[in-house]
Amino acid sequence: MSSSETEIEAFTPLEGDAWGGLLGVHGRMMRLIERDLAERCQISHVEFEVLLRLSWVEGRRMRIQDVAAESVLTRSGISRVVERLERVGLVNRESAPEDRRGAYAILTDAGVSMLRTALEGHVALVRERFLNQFGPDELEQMAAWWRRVEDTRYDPRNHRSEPT
Amino acid sequence: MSSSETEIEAFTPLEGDAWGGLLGVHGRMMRLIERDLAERCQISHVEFEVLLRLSWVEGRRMRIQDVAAESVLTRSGISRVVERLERVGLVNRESAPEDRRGAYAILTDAGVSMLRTALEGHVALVRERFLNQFGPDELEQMAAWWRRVEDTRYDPRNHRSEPT
DNA sequence: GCATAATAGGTGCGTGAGCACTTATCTGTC
DNA sequence: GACAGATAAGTGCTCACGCACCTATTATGC
Repeated sequence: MSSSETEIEAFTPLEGDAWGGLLGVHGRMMRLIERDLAERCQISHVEFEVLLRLSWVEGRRMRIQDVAAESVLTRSGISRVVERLERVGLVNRESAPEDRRGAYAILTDAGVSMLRTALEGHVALVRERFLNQFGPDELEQMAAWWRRVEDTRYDPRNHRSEPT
Repeated sequence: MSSSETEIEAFTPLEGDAWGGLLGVHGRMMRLIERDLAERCQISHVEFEVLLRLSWVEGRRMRIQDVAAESVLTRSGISRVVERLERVGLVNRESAPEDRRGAYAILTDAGVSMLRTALEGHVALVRERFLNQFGPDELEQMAAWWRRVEDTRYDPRNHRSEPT
């Protein structure tokens, strides 16, 4: 019997269901969302997210770096996303007067109305396939869990040394 | 005041925290995981996942289409992933005798040992940054939630028609 | 004030993945 | 048994994105 028959260390079944389940749900939801946004609005999820974040802030304008910091993409990626959005007229770029290295991405009126259309179906989709499966107390519980994970920055004390 | 100043429909704060939190946690975890696997094993997360799934089944072999069905990638994508894994000797491809259109991806011994190395650090990472934030009962609760979402296939009854 | 370092944004290149299509094979109908 | 249609895998093309690097500007040390 070759060494390849040896058991491989892995997650416990419980861990696998919790972690693997998150990966699975995220993957399926993203497929649905990407397809929906592409069909209805010809935009990708990251593009949608940039529009959304711009809509949240005063003046509907953000420094490129701030957009990148809040996004899953790198600055390079965001630079191209903003370029694509500018090309179809959903955002404008404007050089920052207080720091001439920088630039703002600014949501246009066309961007706002596109975002409104996108959000309508998007919110319905996410509710139907995800949020509506949970009650308000469960959603609160879930949000609290994510905050707990988010607050976990690297801490050596989380490393348990092998007992001697 | 232009129409762009109108309020935009969106998730409730509670929904935003639950859904946005999931996206955020997934994004941060994936960044950590991709970096870790790339540094320690020079493989991507999807490659790792294919190796892992192969290790779970009898004979450590799967039809390409079955790998694709369980993965987040399309058949086309999986075809290339298997090709890359074959090129570095972690899997073999073998034509299926019972259906000569098909092919098996088979985990090699080198693949098993690579997977063992990859898993060691990977499990530690996911535990430290995610799983360890939850107790066993909480993990069970989370797994049940994912099952609930998974069981939700498209059902017209979930569509609430606008009240007239 | 000037030289050096740091930073914001953008770009060339390489890679990974989806879509549409091709090829080989299997299945079903007559 | 032959032929139409379905299916498994793979491929050409295109595009999105990260990395490393570039340029312009700002901050810092002396």
